[in-house]
Amino acid sequence: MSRDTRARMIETTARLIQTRGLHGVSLSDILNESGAPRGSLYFHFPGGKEALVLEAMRAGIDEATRILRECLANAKHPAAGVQSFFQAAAGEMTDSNYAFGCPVAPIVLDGPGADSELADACQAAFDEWMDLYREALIKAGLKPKRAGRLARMIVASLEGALIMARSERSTNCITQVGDELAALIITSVKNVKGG
Amino acid sequence: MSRDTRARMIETTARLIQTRGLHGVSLSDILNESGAPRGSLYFHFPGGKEALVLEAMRAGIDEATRILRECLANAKHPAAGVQSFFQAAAGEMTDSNYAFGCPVAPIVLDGPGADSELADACQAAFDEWMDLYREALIKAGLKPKRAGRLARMIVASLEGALIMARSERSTNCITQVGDELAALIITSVKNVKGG
DNA sequence: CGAAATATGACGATCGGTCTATATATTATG
DNA sequence: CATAATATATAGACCGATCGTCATATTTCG
Repeated sequence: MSRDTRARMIETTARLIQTRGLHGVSLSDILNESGAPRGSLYFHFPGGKEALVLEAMRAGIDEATRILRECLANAKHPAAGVQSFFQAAAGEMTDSNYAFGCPVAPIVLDGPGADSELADACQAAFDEWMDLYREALIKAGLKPKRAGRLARMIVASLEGALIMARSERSTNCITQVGDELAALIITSVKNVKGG
Repeated sequence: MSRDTRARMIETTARLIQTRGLHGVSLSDILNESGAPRGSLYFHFPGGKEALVLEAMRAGIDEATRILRECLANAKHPAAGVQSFFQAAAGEMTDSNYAFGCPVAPIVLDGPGADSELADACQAAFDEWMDLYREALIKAGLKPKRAGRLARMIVASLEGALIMARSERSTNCITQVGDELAALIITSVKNVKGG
C-alpha cells in the first residue's frame, strides 16, 4: 500500500503545481486531494516539500520527454513530428481544462534559488528537449549549428504558446505556432537539400 | 507622502512577483522591502492583496508596452524593431540578475481563477502586444492574416525565450530567438513584395 | 481650532512546513 | 508458535508566518 500513497502524492503534487504554481500549493492541499495522511509525507519524502516537488516535476518531465520521443520517432519529417507533439500538448490542455502546460515553466518562474536541485532539473529538461529536436533536424539534413538554433526556437515557441493558450483558454495558439514552425522547418530543410 | 508610499508598494510588489511568482510573495515581504507599514496597505488598496497585485501587474505591462511601441516606431523594418525589443528584454534580464522577465507569465502560471480580473488583464496584454506587432507587419507589407500569425509567433517565442533565459542564466536564448524571428520576418516581407 | 485624510503597528484566527512520538506490518529468532 | 526486532506507516503537536482588522496617532487644510 505504500507505493500507492507515494505515487498518489507525486501525481497530486504535479497536478496542483501545474494548476497554481510552485508556491501556490500547500502540503495540506496535496494531502487533502491525494487522501494521504499528513505524517506519511516525511516518511516518503524525508527531504520535505522540495523533495516531493522535485519528484513530481521529474515525473512530468519524463512523461513529456517520452511523448516527444515518440512523436519524433513516428514522423517521417521532423516538421510532422513537431506538429504531432504540439497537437498532443493541445490535447492535454483541453483535457485538463487548461491546467496542464509545461511541467518546467511554473517552477522556473516561481524562482527556486539559483543553486537548487529544482533549477538544475529545469535546465536539464530544456537541454534534453532541445537535443531531441536538434538530432531530428540533423537527421533531416540540417547542419548542426542551424539545427541547434531551430531547436531552441521550437522549445521557446512551445513554452510561450502553452502560456498563451492557458490565458486565452484556447489551443488555437498552439496549433498556429506549430504550423508556423512546421513551415519554417520544411523550408529550412529544403534550402539545405536544394543548395 | 501618500503617493510615494503607494508607488513604492506597487513597485516592490511588481519586482517581487517577477522574482518569486504570484503566490511566492507575502504581504510581509512587500511591506519589509518597501518600508511601508502594514496598515497602509488596506488604506491604499482596500481590495487587499489582489488589488495591489493587479496594479503592480498593470504597471509592468504598461512599461513593457511603452518600450515595445518605442522599438517598433524607431525601426525602419519591423525585423529591426523586434530585435531591438528583444535586446531590451535581454538587458532587463541581466540588469536584474535574471529576475525580470515577462510581467504576465508568472500571473498566468500561478493560476488566478479563470474569472478573475487578473486573468482578464493578462489576456488583454497579450492581445495588445500581438496587435502592435501585427500592425507593424501590415505596414511593412504583409497581409493581415499572415501578419497576425507571425505576431502570435513572436509573442510566444519571446515568452518562451524569457523563461529559458532565466533557467539558463544567459540571454543567449533571447538573442538567438530574436535573430531567428528577424530572419523569418524579413523573408516573409520579401516574399510578399517579390510576388 | 476642528474635521477629514492619512499613517501606524499590535492583534488574532488560521494556515504553513517540520518533526517527534506512536502505531501497524513484516520478518527474524528461540 | 511466541516473542523480539525491525521496517513501514501514521497521527498530531509544534511554532513561526500569513492576512486582514482595528484602535489609535499624526498630518493636512478649511
